[in-house]
Amino acid sequence: MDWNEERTATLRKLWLEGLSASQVARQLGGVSRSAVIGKIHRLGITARETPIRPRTVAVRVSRQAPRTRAAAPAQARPALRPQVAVMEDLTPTAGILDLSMHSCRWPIGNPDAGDFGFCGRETMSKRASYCPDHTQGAFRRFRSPSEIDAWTRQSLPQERRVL
DNA sequence: CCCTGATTCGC
DNA sequence: GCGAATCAGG
Repeated sequence: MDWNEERTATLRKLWLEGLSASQVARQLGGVSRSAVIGKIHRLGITARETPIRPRTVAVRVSRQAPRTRAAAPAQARPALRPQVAVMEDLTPTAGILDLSMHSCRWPIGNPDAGDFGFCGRETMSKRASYCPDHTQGAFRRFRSPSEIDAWTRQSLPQERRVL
């Protein structure tokens, strides 16, 4: 796989649109995330107008004395949020009648709130239940709702994010 | 463990 | 120029 003009243009476009290096690599196919990062550096387009998140500057701060913290009352356990609430931060693109044989069936929204639907994006194969992004989360073990929340917010391309 | 971009360096 | 390996983070 070489960086011909077409692939380079696609890379430039997707990267400047704000997709992450791994998302660009998946989109292009045949290249790794490292290859994409290497290329964007050589092209000198490393900075984007709409970064996924603000530049974080790595500042090594010497370790301070460990914070001592009074033990929290054992009873103060926050209730876990139900998963339907956790997944509300994306807009569904498909209702149940819109689903085709290769639509992502990842549920989005809350049935009781009337905004329930499905991701609806293309699956890779006809029989797959989810699009590539949601496949990653569907078969992963999550330890807590906040983990699902974090994954939901960062795993999908920016333009579909509502928050 | 999932992920992010940055850097290095043998090819 | 290329990108795997590594680093340094979230």
